[in-house]
Amino acid sequence: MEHTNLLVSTSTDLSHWDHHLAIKEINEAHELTRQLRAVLLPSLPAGSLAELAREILDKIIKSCSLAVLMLQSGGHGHQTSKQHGEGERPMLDGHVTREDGHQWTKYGQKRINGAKYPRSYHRCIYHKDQDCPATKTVQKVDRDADPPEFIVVYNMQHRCRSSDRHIPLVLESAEASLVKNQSRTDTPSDGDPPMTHLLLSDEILNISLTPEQWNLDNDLDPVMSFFEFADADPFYSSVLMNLR
DNA sequence: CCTATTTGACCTGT
DNA sequence: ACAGGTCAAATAGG
Repeated sequence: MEHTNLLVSTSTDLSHWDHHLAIKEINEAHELTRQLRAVLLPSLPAGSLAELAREILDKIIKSCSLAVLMLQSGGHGHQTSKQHGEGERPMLDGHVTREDGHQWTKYGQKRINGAKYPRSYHRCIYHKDQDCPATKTVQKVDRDADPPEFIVVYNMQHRCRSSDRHIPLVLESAEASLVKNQSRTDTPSDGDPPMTHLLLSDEILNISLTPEQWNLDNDLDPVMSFFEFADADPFYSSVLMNLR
């Protein structure tokens, strides 16, 4: 899967509000393109025309995806590596950790025992506002893969209503390797819904949600959608089965 | 200023 | 005592 080198122009100087609007608009374009793709392709007779249409539509969708990534990188991207060696370096220039449809703020970072790279702790930006308990940790995997791989652990379900949440916009089909995948459900504590731990790489999260697989009618959290899709998919469901 | 990140200190469970 | 998760003061950057 490509890792994009993003050149973010700081001269455009969009305000926060502009970012939100722009992202919304692009997501709208993405969604419409996706719908067009779903309507158009089956109605075309198989052949080079259908192939061409598919290519063009996929390119449009991919451009939307990149544009959103760029906007988001430009929006909060300013990480310089300090001491402490190789931290994750999520934003500008180089490797970009993929978006998962939510906005997070980082509140900590820890060096983990045997691990080469630190683990960073993030919570939903609506933690205060809507006291949304969702949390995730991100950790680069030890063995350096070329497109670097991260393990993302999602800890609590979102309870927030984020208006401009966007679904992951990744189109590439699934050659990327499964790093590690694990899930379990905890018994609920003090009235919270059962808590789901999902351990998967960013790569997998995105792959699981290709437009074809995304169910238009569900407005579930992307992570939950992953489960829906995974349950129906022979490969992923067998992986999940072993872990349940 | 304001907001987000960094980073050592602090907390908690094993 | 230790590992790992969180807090919060200092810092960075717009």
